Parts: sequence; structure tokens; C-alpha cells
Amino acid sequence: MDISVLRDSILFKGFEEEEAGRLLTSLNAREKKFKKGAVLFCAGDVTDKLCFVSNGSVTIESNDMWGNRTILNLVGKGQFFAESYAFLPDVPMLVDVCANEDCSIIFLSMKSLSNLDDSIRARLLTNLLTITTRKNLHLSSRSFHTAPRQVRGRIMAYLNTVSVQKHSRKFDIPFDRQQLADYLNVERSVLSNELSKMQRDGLIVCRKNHFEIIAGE
Amino acid sequence: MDISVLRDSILFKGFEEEEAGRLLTSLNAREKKFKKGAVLFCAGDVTDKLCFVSNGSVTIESNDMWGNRTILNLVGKGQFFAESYAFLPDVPMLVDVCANEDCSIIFLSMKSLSNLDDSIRARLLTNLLTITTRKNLHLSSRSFHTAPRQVRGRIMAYLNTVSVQKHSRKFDIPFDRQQLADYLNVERSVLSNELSKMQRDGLIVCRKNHFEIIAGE
DNA sequence: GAAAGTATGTTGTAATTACAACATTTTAGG
DNA sequence: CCTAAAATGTTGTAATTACAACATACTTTC
Repeated sequence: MDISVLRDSILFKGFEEEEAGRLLTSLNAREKKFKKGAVLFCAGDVTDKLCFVSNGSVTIESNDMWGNRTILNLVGKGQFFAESYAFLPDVPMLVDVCANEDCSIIFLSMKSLSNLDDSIRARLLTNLLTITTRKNLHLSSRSFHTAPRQVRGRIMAYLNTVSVQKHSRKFDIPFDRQQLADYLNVERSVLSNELSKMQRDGLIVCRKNHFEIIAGE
Repeated sequence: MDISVLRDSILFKGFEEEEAGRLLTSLNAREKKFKKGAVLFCAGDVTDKLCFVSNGSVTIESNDMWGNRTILNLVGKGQFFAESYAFLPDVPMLVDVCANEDCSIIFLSMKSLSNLDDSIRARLLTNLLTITTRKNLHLSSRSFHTAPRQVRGRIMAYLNTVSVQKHSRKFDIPFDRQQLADYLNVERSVLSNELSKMQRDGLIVCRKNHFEIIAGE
């Protein structure tokens, strides 16, 4: 198990090397590998495991009975997921979790938190709180990407966020066209069409996953 | 200041009466009243206050420069808001918070958490974690309500959730028509129209805020 | 480097939604 | 109880999107 990515994560902030090691044991850390397309969790599943992406990426998505997919989030290397369910283990998951590419996931048991001594527990809880509040902001950012009524507005809202995050007008996005469509809640063909129009209108340049936002004068 | 609602909240779960009182002092609890329509926070504001609705309700919303409103959440009596910003006080708010009716809000300072002793801090953090993870689920539930491509699907997704929460096919919703439209990201007139059709089709009965879902055969 | 498979782009039509304008109902004050 | 204001319902048209069908480009594998 490659611990280094997890060791560098926000979860272990403020912990000495030796404490971190003991904590990993207490949390019963287990790593598992998944192939692209594998389903890690289905809606309705329950879990008490906090999940960490040590390599690759997964998508958090909702698939309705007519085959419509909505991608709520893409969780990349170094990020956590299922934290809400880990702390509310009675609540069945509302979403599916799928391997977006070959990936490695570390599962951490949250059951034995109360056995830790207060000092370690308080620090760990503080870090967990940072994880959940950040996730909170991340979740609400999708609301802003899907809020505009028109496709162009949604694309721009999304690209702007990515551009701000990457501190550059040129950047790659982690989605292919179908995924971006499913994230923005629009038709793939309409998305492709609109991207073409936006290029003709001189708003953006894009090729595959690479985008550039053209500055207005 | 009426402390009883806050005292009964999840934040103070597991605290003795005497500890709770001291905690309130440490957190510098302050209550403030707002008139319906008042703006408590604007997008861009920063705060380190955890906010609690001790009476009334507020809406969490995003208003774009063309006057389009998106309601992300309605926070009622006994619930918290701004918890993410309270713990990430550098992050400017992405949303506006407005008084949905006359209301009272208790503001709790999260700055001095580290001064508390480990035992109290660990218990408080555990409760805060419950608040943030629940909020997380609440936020993602809106994604499911706006995921269906058609208006009827969105209405049904929303009404189903409320029905499950209230354990009844008959229930009141906290939104008026305009607010429900802004929550579901649809036009108010289209929403009214669709509700009429759904009544004609025998799917629901509604009058003002009161809804009844009619069981399929 | 062909062939097959996958991803992306394009187009036309049917369906749906946005928007405006107005009708009706409900609520709040005097 | 009347009036004004607000909320909700209805309708028609213009604009947008969904969907299907197909064209093109890019990848992968042999």
C-alpha cells in the first residue's frame, strides 16, 4: 500500500510521523485497486468507510431508470469521498461511485473514532471538518454551473471556475464531452454544437480536453 | 435571547446543562432579529460565524446579474447555515442569505475553538461534523431534484423527497410558487402550468402550499 | 498502417421551455 | 366589505433543447 499520498493529505495535517502510523492502524486502512468503469458503490449501499483516492479518479453520479446519468462530482488523486456516509452510516447512499480510470482507493474505518484519546481525536475531527466543509463548497459549485438556463451560460460558468482554480486562461478539464454534458445536465450533441459556436464567436479555443478562454477586450 | 431551541439542537448533544452554558459564552453567542426580505449575507462576504435559525427561516440563494434567482436551500427553525464558511473563513461566500420571513438568528464564533479543552472540543467537533455531513446530503438532494430534464420530473423528484421526509402523502411545502420555481430551476409560469396538468392527470392534488400525492393504482 | 471501435462534430425535426401578456384568485389593509 | 396589492393560473409565440441519425476524427489493436 502506498501511504505517501494519504500521509500528505489534509487528514493527517498536524500529526507526527509516529502518530500518523498508529492512526492508520486504528482506522484499519485498506487499499484496493479498481479497473476503469468498475462500480465501487451503488445507490442504496451503506458504508462506514471514509474513502481516499490514492491514484486515478472516480465519478460520483446518479443514474435514473431511463439511463440518464448526472455526474455530481469527479474525485481525483489526493481527495476523499463518501465522508458523509461514513459519519451517517445508517443513511443509504443516493449516488453511484464509478472508477473514471484505473484507480486505487484507501478505505478508512470511522467506527473506532471514539476509542482514540481526546487530543488525537480532536485534531483528527478538525481535519475531517475541513474535508467535509470543502466538499460542501465543491458540491454547491456544481449548482452554479447548472444554474444558468442556457447551455452557453453553463459552459462559461464551469470553465470560469476551472480557470480560476488553475490560475490560468489555458487549462485541461477532467471530463470528456459526454461526461461534461452529464455534469452540466445538457445533451452531448447540444454541448458539442455550442462549443463549436463559442469558438466561431471567438470566446474560447478548445481541442479535446484542453481549453483556452479568450479575453474580452 | 431564547436559548432553548439552540440548547435542543444537535450542536449541544451530549453536553450537560452547565457545560452548555459555558460553551455558549466561549462561542460568544449573539442573537439578532431580521425582517422578512432582509439580506443577512451577500455573495463575496466573509464570516467566521456559525449561524443558527432560532425562529423563522432563511433562504440560501444565488442571484445573477440578470436577476435570475436560484434557491439552493431553505433553512428552517432549528437548523444551521454558513457552517462551511465559518470553518473556512478566508473563502468568500458564493451565495446570498435572505430572511424568508421574520426570523431570529444566533451567531456563534468559531475562532476560539482551539482554546477549549480536548474533551469538550472533541465532542463539539463531533456534533459539528454531524451538522456538516447532514448539510452535505441536503445539498446533494437538490441535485436530484434538478436532475430530471423535464419540469414534471423535477416536481415529482422534489415532492417525493418531501413526502418521504414527512412520512405522508399529504404535506405542506415551505415554498411559494416563485420560490419552488427558483429552487427547481424552471419558469414560474411553466411550473404553475405543469402543476395544473398533473392535477388533471390525477397525479397530485394541491392547493397553495399543501400537496397530496395520489397513489398509482 | 488497416480495420474496428470510440469519441466528437453536425444537422434537422419534434418536443419542451422561456417569456410576455393577461386572467383569476387570494391576501392584506383600511 | 371594499380596494389594492400580491400570488397564482392560463395562453400563445419565439427561442431553446432533446433526440436521432449520420459524418468525421481520433485511438487502439492486430
